[in-house]
Amino acid sequence: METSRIARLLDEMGTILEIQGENPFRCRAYHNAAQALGNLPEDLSEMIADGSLAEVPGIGETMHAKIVQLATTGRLPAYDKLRKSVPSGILALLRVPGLGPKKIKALKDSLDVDSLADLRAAAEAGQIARIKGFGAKTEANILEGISFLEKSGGRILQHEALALVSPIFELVRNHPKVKRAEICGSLRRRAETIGDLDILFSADDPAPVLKEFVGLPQVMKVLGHGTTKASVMLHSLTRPDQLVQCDLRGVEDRQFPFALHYFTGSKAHNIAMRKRALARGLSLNEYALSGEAKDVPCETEEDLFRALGLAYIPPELREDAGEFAAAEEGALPDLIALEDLTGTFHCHTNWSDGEATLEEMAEAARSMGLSYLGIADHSRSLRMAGGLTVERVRDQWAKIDALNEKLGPKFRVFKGTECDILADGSLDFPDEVLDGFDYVVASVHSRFGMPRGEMTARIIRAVSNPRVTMLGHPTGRLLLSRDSYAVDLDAVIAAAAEAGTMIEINANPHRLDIDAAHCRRARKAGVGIVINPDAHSTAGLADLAFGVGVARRGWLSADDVFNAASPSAVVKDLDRRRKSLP
DNA sequence: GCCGTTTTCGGCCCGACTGTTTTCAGTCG
Repeated sequence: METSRIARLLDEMGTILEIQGENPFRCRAYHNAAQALGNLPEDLSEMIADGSLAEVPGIGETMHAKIVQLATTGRLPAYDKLRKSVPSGILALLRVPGLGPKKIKALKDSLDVDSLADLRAAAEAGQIARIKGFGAKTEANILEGISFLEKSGGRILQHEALALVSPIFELVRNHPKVKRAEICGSLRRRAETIGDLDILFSADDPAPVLKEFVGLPQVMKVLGHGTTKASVMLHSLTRPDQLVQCDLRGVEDRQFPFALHYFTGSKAHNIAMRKRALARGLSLNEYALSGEAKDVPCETEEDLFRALGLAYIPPELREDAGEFAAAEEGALPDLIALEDLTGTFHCHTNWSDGEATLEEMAEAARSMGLSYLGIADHSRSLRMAGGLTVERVRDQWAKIDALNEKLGPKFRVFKGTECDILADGSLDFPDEVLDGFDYVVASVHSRFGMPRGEMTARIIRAVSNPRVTMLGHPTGRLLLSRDSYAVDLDAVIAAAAEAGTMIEINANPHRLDIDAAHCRRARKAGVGIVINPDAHSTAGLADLAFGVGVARRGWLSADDVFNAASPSAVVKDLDRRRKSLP
């Protein structure tokens, strides 16, 4: 059994034990072991073979035995027994915001609630408010939480979609009969969340490729299987109760550009394209651009756009949100690419809640070809995340100075902080401490429930503070799991423009905050954008790619992004900001 | 269940916030 699946299984065991009221530390041991498996330095089977798995922190004797058993036999009786001990619908209840293991246990014990449907019925009947420890407010929150789940239901995040589709895509692309292949759909457009997975390929005879596809081990269910298309369900990698649809379509190679465009979408963009073709006496479908007499030949998508009088429209812009007018006038932006980034900011280390050392983070950034890295561990109020005291901040500065000395002139580590924005909009460090940083990310981590007016005033006060370089994850949302806090983001953007404070695109695939639409607005308002990974490990730096996706969907070119400027320009700008402080 | 050792037990990240209570449990990060 593959490592990620073992990790998921152990995690699930921990969760079930929580619901059963087990010793919380025993539950955590399962979650920790799952986490440890997700961050193994080497291949699991190798680590089992050479005994190094037993040395991994968080994996003791018992976990080691369970992991080995799962890895070698694919089964674990203890898991099967646990799984049988709770109704299958009960794990889904954990996704309701505000419901944890204890409340779920109480609901199960007193009302026999073991599914979302039961929960809703009980809440609507007013039964929940009568349980000891619950009340009217909790009942209302549960109903609200369920409706949020339904909005976000069935979709998955980009990184998970990629993890699911990539191995399948590689198999298809490298298949000897396949000529061209591409991932299509919302993933190609780099949408925030992904509904299903689409792979397109061309071949003289698609049937054998489709046959192999439906026989893949990760396929849980075959929905349909014909000669040009097959649909299957795959297990989500993170939610055992969720299935993800994956479609594979095969066309003849001459049809490929049309099919590629068609299956990439969006729907609104496709409708506009077809209208455009009709206006030119042509007709467009997924197989061809046809005239009355004959088809218009196209080798690539570029040809297709050209045939309709358009510059090539990158997939990220295909939303029928102004891209046609711009493509017609040759006014499409030269979109930023990952390679344009010269460095990045807002990265955590093991000084607060990150996993890697300062040096490991710097080394990882350097090996990605970046020229600088901004450290930003948490500030003192965020004790739960290991927020740094003033004393530790000064210690870290000394370590960063020494590290810069060691790394030499070609790479620079910036001293920064992810400084909490306190409830009144003031910052979590006094000015004399803030003055010692090269830059300051200001973020909200508390009092999410504030009324919109207060929250907006709070954040505006922070972005208007001359010591704040950039605003971190401006809305606090977690995709598919937590809504943004109530805030007037346009007012914040206006205030940031006024103060010359930058706004971050938080590239963590759970956040993507700010979103593409506000990116466009921020750019229009003249606000500098900075793409930050909010990395808590060296691997987290790779999330920058998702941030670039947001920037591209937000019509940004390299010129609009602070950390796509030359390293010397970045240093100069940070110096200028510090020297102009009152 | 893990881990370190004051070496086979006893602590395990921990404080703010919310909604429920009337002093605190549960959730979140």
